[in-house]
Amino acid sequence: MPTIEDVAKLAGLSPATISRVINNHPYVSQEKKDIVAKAMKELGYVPNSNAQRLRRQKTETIAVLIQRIANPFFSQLVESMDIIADRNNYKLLICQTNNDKEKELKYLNLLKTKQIDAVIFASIENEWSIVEGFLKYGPIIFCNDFAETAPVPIVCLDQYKGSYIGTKHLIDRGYKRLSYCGGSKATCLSRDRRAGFMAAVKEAGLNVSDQWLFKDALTIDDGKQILREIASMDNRPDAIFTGSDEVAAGLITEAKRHGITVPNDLGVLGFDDQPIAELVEPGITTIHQPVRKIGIKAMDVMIDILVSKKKLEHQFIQLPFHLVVRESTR
Amino acid sequence: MPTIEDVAKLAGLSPATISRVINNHPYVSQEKKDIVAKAMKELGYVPNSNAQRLRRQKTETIAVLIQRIANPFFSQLVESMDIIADRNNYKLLICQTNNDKEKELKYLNLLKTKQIDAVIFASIENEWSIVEGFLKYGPIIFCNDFAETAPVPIVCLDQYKGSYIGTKHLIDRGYKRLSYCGGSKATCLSRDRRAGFMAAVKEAGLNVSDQWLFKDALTIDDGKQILREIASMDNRPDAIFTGSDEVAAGLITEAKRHGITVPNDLGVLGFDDQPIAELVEPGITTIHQPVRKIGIKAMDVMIDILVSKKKLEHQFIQLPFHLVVRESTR
DNA sequence: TTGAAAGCGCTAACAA
DNA sequence: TTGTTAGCGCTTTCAA
Repeated sequence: MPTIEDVAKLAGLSPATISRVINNHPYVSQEKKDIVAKAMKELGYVPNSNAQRLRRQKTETIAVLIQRIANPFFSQLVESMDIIADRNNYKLLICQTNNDKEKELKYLNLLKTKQIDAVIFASIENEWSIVEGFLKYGPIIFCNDFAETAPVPIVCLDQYKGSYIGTKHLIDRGYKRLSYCGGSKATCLSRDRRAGFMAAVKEAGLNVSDQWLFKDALTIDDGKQILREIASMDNRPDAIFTGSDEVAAGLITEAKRHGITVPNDLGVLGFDDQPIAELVEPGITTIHQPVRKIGIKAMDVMIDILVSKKKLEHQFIQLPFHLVVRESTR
Repeated sequence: MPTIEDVAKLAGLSPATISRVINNHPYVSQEKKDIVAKAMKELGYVPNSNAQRLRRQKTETIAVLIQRIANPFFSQLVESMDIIADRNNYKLLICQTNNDKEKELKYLNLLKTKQIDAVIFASIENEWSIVEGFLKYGPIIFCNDFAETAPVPIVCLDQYKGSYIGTKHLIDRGYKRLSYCGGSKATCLSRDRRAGFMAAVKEAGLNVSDQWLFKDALTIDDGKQILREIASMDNRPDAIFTGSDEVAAGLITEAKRHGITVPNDLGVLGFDDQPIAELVEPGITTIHQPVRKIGIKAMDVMIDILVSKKKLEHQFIQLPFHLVVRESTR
């Protein structure tokens, strides 16, 4: 592998001048530029990134922390982020935490070891008090889920309003015995979403049996499982608010096997508006999240921080979202 | 940020000894080990990866080239690879080429610039003759799609057999007017898959109208579009072989709108066996690909190459797959 | 506009 | 078992 020194020798110039050409510094004569370009080409020279990184103390790499890449929400989010990052010559390091606090810390450590310049949390496992300490090694922002007290930019949706609107829809359609599936973690996202549901329920003067509150529902299989539980109840809910279209799809599929008719016996509300929502039958009434927009916005914010070196400050950027009515609710 | 030198000073030892402790070298007394550990902890020291990489000429990072992470096939593949990589202390750099030759080359260049140690192609855009030149910068293997003549390990499925089995199934169920959707690229995967289809068709003495051959079908929307084309034909096929469950799902959904009954008016065969296959109605008869197994196997092969520094050689590792019969075929 | 030289933080050959 | 030292390949200050 040729080094900058080899190029310098071949060009009859100093390494410094070669470096200037590589980095587009001003004050290099066109003549030398040409000579250098020729020499680089002849040798097939490419700068060694690790040497550059060591010297510059920058990696041009941003880590994105997510739960699982196979979750369509995250894969779409990451895809949109990648487009913006790439356009600005940043690379994305996709970090799957799998709901594991240790793994999250391991990834955060990349900031310390200078393997990444910054971190975007799209899901978070540890308490902010633990994450906080990493702020001195590089910028951190949130996107989607977040830690409320963090003094950093947060790009998200108004989960409270979202689930309020969805729940209100169920109530308006005459459902009275509402069930709720949420995540397991005590994150802001889960909390707000649940609060929105509860607010709408309370406002309508409805009662929610504890039996109808489900936790840890994320996948298609979780949805199926929940339906089986519902089927075995004496006191069944007549509608269910889920945290994702996958769960809703699982519920709908399994409902058919149990002779439960959606939307009449059971109204089902999804979340996300994934492609799957319009493929199952009945189509899933769901709360549309502008996934890609969140990804793009978050990456824009991060690039801006990195480029303009501006200080982090607490800031809430909330994007709008809306209800998509299909056939899984009356 | 403390450096190895700071630790050395605090511990009253040389940087070399600190380095030995970091890297678990033999011939360090337990006593010194303890002193060093204490000093590192006190300073909150972490080795600078870029310095290590520059010195060692290794990054412990493997690039995986895929089309799009939002494609469930690829996101599952990547997820399974990541588990194995992580277990061996390798990081994965996910590179979305978006079917763009230039982007692929850009990512390959990371090999030259020492930002990655190796490359796994899960989809390929450029000719092997172009990629070949990068072999001298690090190991390259294929997984899923591949370049046949490449003298490197290839982990894949027998696409020919797969589509043959699927097509045979359609024929056995009495379908006689078969349509085919394939990818657009002239890759080995596309070619073999098509050849398997053609072989089964020919064997059965059936005729395939050119009108029934579709290209570039990848997404749900592509499936819908194709169904619309079929609906407008005078001479309709009675079954269709698709390249993915997404396309199949699009076809099925759109068929309902056009009063075409699946599986009676039109048999639909998917590919992959994604979760979606059992959620749509009718469920999709499909060719199951052991995605995760491919990912795990490919990563095992790569890690082995990297660890044992063995030379690359042409080797075909084919994994089995099978037909899953649901309701989209008679 | 160019060059000399120091040093980013680490590892490993060699010496002790 | 430990230390000294020479780089890995690059950028940047300072001087010319």
